[in-house]
Amino acid sequence: MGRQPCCDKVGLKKGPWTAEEDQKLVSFLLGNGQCCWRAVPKLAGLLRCGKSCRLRWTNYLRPDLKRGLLSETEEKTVIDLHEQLGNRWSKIASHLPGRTDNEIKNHWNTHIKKKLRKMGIDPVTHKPLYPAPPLADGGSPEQKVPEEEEEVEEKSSAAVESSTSTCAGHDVFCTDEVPMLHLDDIVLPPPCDVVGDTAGSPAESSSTSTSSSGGGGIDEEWLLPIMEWPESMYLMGLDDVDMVTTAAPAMATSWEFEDPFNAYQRIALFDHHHELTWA
DNA sequence: AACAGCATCAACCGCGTTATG
DNA sequence: CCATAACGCGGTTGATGCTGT
Repeated sequence: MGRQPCCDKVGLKKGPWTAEEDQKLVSFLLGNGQCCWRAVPKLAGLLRCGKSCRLRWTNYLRPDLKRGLLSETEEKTVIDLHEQLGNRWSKIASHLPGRTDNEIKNHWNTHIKKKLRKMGIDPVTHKPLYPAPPLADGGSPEQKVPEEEEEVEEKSSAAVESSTSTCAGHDVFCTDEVPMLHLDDIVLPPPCDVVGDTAGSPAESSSTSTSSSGGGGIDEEWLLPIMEWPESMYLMGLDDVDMVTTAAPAMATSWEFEDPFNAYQRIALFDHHHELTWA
């Protein structure tokens, strides 16, 4: 007996979320915490299935999420963890505070995979795609990768290089900086751990960044309010309903944007307001 | 300016796992 | 122990935006 797809129920909405739906879901979850997802849509007044609500919240609306491209460090961490864990995206995500499994999975499929292939590395096995040619024909023992291999950005090759030979003259990132955990001790690191270096440079845009670059620019400014959301707020349970309901109207006022994506701006605004109100 | 092809990512689908009666 | 329900995860899809011609 197969299970019925949860969203096939008549009247349930599918597809992109509207700002109004986001608002309802956030208000409800901030006010009541995460209980059983099955009940959430009903209680929050949404015509969605619980699964859809959970996904929307975990991948998009959670106040502790970071947005924007993965930093070089994060990318490197993902590569290393992927080598150890395979496609266990949620496990990988648990090492990168503020990042979701979906986000990492997408980033892997769209960016990292290509990068690795370009560098002649099999993204599945993390081993060289092209076996080293025999020394007999006079070629160099190092692996030779055709054509575009040359144009691989130095930073990328350095990043991957460092996964096998730690810290090979690369001052942007060194595996020593991100201690690898074993499967046995998968524990969420303190939120500030990786967050700090993410405020640096987005992976692809400012490729010239070094460890000393202060150039978060717009991204940094934009992310800051979100990253500073007190963890207690996110973890808030039913005990804190009063606090939330006090602030809820403030949040509601910041929902007036048209673009549904601006939920983040809304949350940032809410956060800002919340700091002012609750300080 | 218009079109086509490509890249990105939010959201969905379905399966495995866990919880509950 | 079994059946069922709910949750969580990973793979995939499709809408949208971007880039090149």
